[in-house]
Amino acid sequence: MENQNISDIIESYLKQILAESQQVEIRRAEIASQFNVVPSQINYVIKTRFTIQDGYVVQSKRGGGGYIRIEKVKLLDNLDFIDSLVAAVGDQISRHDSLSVVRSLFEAGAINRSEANIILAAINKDAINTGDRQVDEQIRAQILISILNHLRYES
Amino acid sequence: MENQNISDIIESYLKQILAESQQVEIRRAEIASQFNVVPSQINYVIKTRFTIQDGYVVQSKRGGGGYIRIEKVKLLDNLDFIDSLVAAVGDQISRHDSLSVVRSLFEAGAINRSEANIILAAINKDAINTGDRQVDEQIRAQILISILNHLRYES
DNA sequence: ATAATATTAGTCAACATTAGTCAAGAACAC
DNA sequence: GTGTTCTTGACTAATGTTGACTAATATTAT
Repeated sequence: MENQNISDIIESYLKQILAESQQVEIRRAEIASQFNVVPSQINYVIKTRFTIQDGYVVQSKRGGGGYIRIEKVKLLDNLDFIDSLVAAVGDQISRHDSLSVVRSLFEAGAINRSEANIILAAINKDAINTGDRQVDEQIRAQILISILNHLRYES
Repeated sequence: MENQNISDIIESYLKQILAESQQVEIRRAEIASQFNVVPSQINYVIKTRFTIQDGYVVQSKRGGGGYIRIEKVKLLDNLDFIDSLVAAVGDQISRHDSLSVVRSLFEAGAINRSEANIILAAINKDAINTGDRQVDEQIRAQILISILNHLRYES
């Protein structure tokens, strides 16, 4: 309690609002000024304390009228399962192995058949083909992880 | 909630009319004056928020009695709907424009909400981020086209 | 008819206003 | 001392706003 750094204090401030509201929308510069820190510190706080694993989804817009919006989402009860698939995907994944991941999701009931087919269309050879096999495997991994993270919560 | 920019406000105004009417016809200078902006801002709003990917067709006429007419088009009436989206995607596509494509698919009934969200997860910034923007836009285009082709034969 | 003028909308580039990234250094925990 | 976390700011990117200039069309004068 005593030795809270400024990031912790900003985190508490935002979570206090989120305790009463489903979401909070801020202007980055305004909050930074309010707590007397540089604007990019707000990004740091969000990146380290409002992740999808914590149950938050963050959206933002630049330019005039820009904002950062943090939304509290309802996490599903398949988190351990998703974690294990994220670990299995890793930094890169072959096409063959990625099929297993999609099949696991389908068999677990996390996605239905047509959702599975869309994911397969997104990661097949037509979709990802840079000419460098390793790059392709990295991109495929990132896409799968992004989708897996999406499947963590109710939307 | 708080600080909407004027472009968003003008967009809302026009879409409110379009919610009750198939089309809206305006005089550029009149709307600009009504919202206290320069006339060219109306062009900006239309160019960024009423594209064909969004499901709108815009016609205009200059000179005396000139107008800008925005018409909401029913995409499903067009049998070449998927073809037109494939053409709109092209060799590369920005994240912003790709959102419009997915929204069009949803509004046309080609995909449901959870399918749309999966596609968005597959093409967002976390998923596709090689460090080279042009490469990212090319990959995003290939993924979208792969999905569009899948949807073509699915339905 | 034709030319001149008036009345609209379109384009484009400069500038303004936001947020994001990244890497260096400081502070902290062990 | 070493490794992690926090803090900072320079640089980048996305989006919005403005106005000078251009283009198209209609109206009026000859």
